[in-house]
Amino acid sequence: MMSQAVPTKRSRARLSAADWEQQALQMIAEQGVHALAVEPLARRMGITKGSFYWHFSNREALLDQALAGWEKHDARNLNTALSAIEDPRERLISFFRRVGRERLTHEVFSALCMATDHPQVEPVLERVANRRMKHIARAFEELGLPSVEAEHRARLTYSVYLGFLQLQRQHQTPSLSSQAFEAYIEHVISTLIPVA
Amino acid sequence: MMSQAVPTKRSRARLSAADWEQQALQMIAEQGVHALAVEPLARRMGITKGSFYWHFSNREALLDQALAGWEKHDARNLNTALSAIEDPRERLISFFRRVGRERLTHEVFSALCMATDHPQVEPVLERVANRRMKHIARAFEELGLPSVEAEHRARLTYSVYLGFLQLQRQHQTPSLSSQAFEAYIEHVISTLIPVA
DNA sequence: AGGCAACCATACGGTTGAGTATGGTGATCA
DNA sequence: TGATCACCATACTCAACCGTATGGTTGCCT
Repeated sequence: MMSQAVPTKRSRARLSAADWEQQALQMIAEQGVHALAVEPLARRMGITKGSFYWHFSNREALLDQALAGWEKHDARNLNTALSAIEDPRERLISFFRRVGRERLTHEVFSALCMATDHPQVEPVLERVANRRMKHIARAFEELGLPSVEAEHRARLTYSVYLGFLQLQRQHQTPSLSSQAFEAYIEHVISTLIPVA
Repeated sequence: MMSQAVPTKRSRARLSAADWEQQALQMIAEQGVHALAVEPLARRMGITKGSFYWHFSNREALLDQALAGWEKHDARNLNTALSAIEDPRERLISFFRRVGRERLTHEVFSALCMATDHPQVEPVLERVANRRMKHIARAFEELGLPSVEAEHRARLTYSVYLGFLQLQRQHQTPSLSSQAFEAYIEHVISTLIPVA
């Protein structure tokens, strides 16, 4: 299980657990959590499910690993990309503009939001939301808002983000990198971010 | 089909198409759109699916009727409850406070938001969102915002609402009618609604 | 060379739900 | 009274998917 063995000169492409995880995230991004089924996944990878059950004990274990991998990636993103920006105002602006880049990660998140009722998904979303809101709240504090206000504004800001994703799923958002999108973003920034 | 016949003195409680629709919405509210299956629904109503297929041609038809009924109810709500308030500021505030009342209708909407990928659900959500945002935009115009600004602010406001629902699904929102909730609502109002 | 472990296929059983076919039952009305 | 319509039950077929059992193949290691 979980073979980390480096393939030396394999003739046939054998799959590692990491490959399964990657494909699983791909399927989640494309068709949602409920579509992550063992047999379709195996078909997609060109093998049968007999092999799947060698790598994982069941579907639940696969989903757990995929979710854990995604969450780790997301947390790392938060601590590198965003903490790198020193100006809190720029940091918040970059938070909004990040929609669109990091496509796969983002699409996975959007898919997870549509599966909050799933017992394995819910705790992940909870942790992620708390991490993100904490970061946002800190930025608002650095901008001079008192602690309680900053927390409220962070929740509000994160809600805007979540709502934007929802509208995006409904194809009701101006296409990213269009002029209308830029105008909207400007409005959001000027409304939510206090001038220094 | 679609019998509207008034039961005169039936000994056995026979079901009308409206009953099916009501129970369907109940199931959607409780367990989501995907859980609206024919056999579980029939079990819930104490009969077998043999009867279901007398009232409806298939599952799709049931979902269509339930969605249409819900959408109609929602549109009526918008035109009565909200248009009744003349002060645009109070109208917007009431928009936020309405979360929590109209429980079933609200829970159905939340469930629908988790099924945007469904081809029958998506157009409904699109129409509902447009109707609502139009109302909100009008209120902002009445408050003095120029047309384009009002539309942006309406989109922003509706996003906040959608995001709030998402957080509610994740059990990450202070319980309605608590003190923390009131404080948050106050913050949202003072941030989004311009002072007259 | 032979043996073990990693990886994969085949085949099976069980569950859930969609949709169909067909027959049963009660109320109503000619 | 008996025919008929409205409503419901029984009993299937079909498909998708989960999970298990079991045996086959490949490659590395001694």
